[in-house]
Amino acid sequence: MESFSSPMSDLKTMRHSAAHILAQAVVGLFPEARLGIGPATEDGFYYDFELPRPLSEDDLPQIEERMREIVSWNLPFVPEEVGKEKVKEMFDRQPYKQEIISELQGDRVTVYHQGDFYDLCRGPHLSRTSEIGPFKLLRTSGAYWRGDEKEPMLQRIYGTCFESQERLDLYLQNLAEAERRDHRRLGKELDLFSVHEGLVLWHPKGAIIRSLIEDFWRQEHLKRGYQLVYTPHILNQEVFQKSGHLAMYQEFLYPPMSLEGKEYRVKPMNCPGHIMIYQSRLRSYRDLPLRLAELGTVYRYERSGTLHGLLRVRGFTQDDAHIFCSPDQVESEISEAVKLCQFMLGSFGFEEYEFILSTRPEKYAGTLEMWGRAESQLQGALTNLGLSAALEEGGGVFYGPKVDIKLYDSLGRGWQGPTIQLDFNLPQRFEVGYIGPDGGEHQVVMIHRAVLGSMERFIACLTEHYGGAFPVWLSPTQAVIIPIADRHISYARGVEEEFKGRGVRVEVDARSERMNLKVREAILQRIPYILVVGDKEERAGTVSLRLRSGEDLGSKTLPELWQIIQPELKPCS
RNA sequence: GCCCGAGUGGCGCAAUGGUAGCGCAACCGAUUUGUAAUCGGUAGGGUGGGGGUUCGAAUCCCCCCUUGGGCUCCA
Repeated sequence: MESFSSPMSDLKTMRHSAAHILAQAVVGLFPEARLGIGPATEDGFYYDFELPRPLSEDDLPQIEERMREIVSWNLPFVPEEVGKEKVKEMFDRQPYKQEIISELQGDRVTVYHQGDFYDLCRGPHLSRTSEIGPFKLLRTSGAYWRGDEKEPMLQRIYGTCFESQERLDLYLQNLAEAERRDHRRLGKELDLFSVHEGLVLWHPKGAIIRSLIEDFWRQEHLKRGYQLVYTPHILNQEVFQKSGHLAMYQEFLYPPMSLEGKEYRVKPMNCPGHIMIYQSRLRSYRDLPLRLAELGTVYRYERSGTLHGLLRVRGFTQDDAHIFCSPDQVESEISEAVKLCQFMLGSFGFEEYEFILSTRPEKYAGTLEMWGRAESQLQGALTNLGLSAALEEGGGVFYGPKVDIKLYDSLGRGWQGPTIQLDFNLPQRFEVGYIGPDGGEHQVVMIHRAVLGSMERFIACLTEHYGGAFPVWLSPTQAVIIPIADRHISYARGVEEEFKGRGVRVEVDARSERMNLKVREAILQRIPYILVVGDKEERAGTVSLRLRSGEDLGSKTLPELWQIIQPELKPCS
C-alpha cells in the first residue's frame, strides 16, 4: 500500500484521481464508452477506452472542459466495499472490467465513485474532485488492452496534473525544451545524419563525431588488452543456423541471398564471426582470457512502428567485444568490463546512470547451476566495485544473465546502452573450448559486452545530453574565424593556418556577409570558439574571442588562445 | 505489425472544392560592415505514389509508401 504522507504519493494519488475524472468526462461525452484501466504514471496519468469513433487531439479541449466542470461540482470520492457478484452486475456493460474482476482474489472488491461515475479501484483517492491540481490532457494514442498485441486496441488519453500551476507550466516548458534537444531535430539542424527506413546516413559532421568516438574507443580497448578484429557483413547462413539466431530471431533477419546454391545472410550479431576467429586454431588456457573487439555493424529488421531516429534503427554498429575465458576468470573480467563502462560513460559526460541486473527468464539455455553461479558472479563483481544494481527478475536473455545500463533521451525515456552478458548457449553450440593445464579440453565461458551500446544510440543520447553543444574535442568545427571585412581575410587565413597546424578543426567564414550574421550562425551551430578579427586584432596580432554560450572573453593573443583551447582538445578523463 | 495523426519547392509553414503562396536557404547584384538575421532582384514545386468522385481535387473517397505519438509503468 502506498503511504499517504509523502508528497510524491500525494501527487500520484491526485493523478490517479485525475484519471478517474477523465474517465467520467469521457463517459459523459460517450455513454457507450468501455473502460480499460487508468493509472497514474511517472509524470502524469492515462486512461484507456474503447470508443465508437477514433479520438483526435482536437477532442481533448472538449474533454478537458468537461473535466473542469466535474472538478467544479466538488464531488466526493467515495470508496465502497462490494461483494464480487454485486460488482459484476454493476459493471455488466464493461467487458474489460469484468475481466479484471474475475481475476481478483477474495470475494470483496473496492469500488470508488464520484457522483454517478463508478470505477473499480483500489484507491487511494483525493477526498473531493475540487482538490485536484491544475491539469492538462497531452495526447491520444492507441494501446493494446493489457499491452498485448493479440488483444483489442484501445484508445489512450494521456494527461498530467500538478499541485500548482507553476509546476505544470515548468513541466510543459521542459517538454518544449526536450523537443529542442531532440537528436532528430539537432541531427538536421547541425547536419549530422539522416535516417531512411531505419538505415542511417552519416553526414560529414556526424561522421567526424562518430569517428572521434571510435578512435577513442579503440585506443582505450588496446590499452586494456583487447585485440581488434574485423568480420564480414555477410556469412553463409549455416553459421546462423548453428548459432541458433536463425531460429530464434527469424523475424528480425533480412532475407537470404542465394548464389551458387549457397545462402548468405547479413549478420544480425557479431558473435559467430568472433567465434570463428577464436576457433581458427587450437587454444590453450594460456591464451585466455582472449578479448576480441570490433565496431561491428549488424542489421536487424525491426518492426516499422518501433523505429525512432537513431535510437532504434535497422542497421547499427555495436561497440562489441567477446571475452573468451575460463570459469575462474569470469568475475574479474566482468569487473573490468564494468569499470570500462564507467570510464567510457564518464569520458562522455554521463555521470548519473543505473545498473540493472537481469536474471534467468522462463525459457533458458544451460543448467540451473550455471545460471546460479553466473548470476552470483555478476552480482559479486558489482558488489566488489561498491555498486548496487536494480534487479530485474527474469529479465535476462535466454542464453545468460546480464548487467545493463540505460541511457536516457531528452524525454526521459530509457534505452539499453552498455551491456555485459554471459553466454551459455554459443560455447556449447559451437563447442568453443581450450586445452587446460590438465591437457584436457574444457568449454570456454563467453562474455558478450558493449560499453557504449551502439554508435547510433550512443550518439543520439550524447546529442540530447549536450543539446548539440558537444564538448570541444568532439565538436565537428572547433573554432570559426570571422573576418569583419574582406581586407581581414588574409590575416584570418594566417590564424587559421596556425591553429590547423596544431590540430584544431578551424575554418574561416569568408562569405560576403555581415559579421553579425556569421556570429549568429556560429552560435546556432554550437561552434565552441568564435574568433572575430578586424583592424584592431590585425594590428595587435590578436583575436576577439567569444564562446557559444554568448560569453565574450575579449581580445586574446594567439599564445593566450592556445592556452585556452589546447586543454579542451583531448577527452578529459 | 497494430491504433491515431501528418506528408505541399532543400528546410519551416499557408492555402479545405475554383486551378498553389510566404519566410529561410539557393543563385545574381549591391554593400565591407565591431559581436545573435544588410538590401534588392532571379529561379525553383503542381502538393509522397497510384486509382476514383467532380465541370474542376493539396483539399473528398479507396489502396500503398514514408513519417510522428503510443502500444512497459498492472482495478
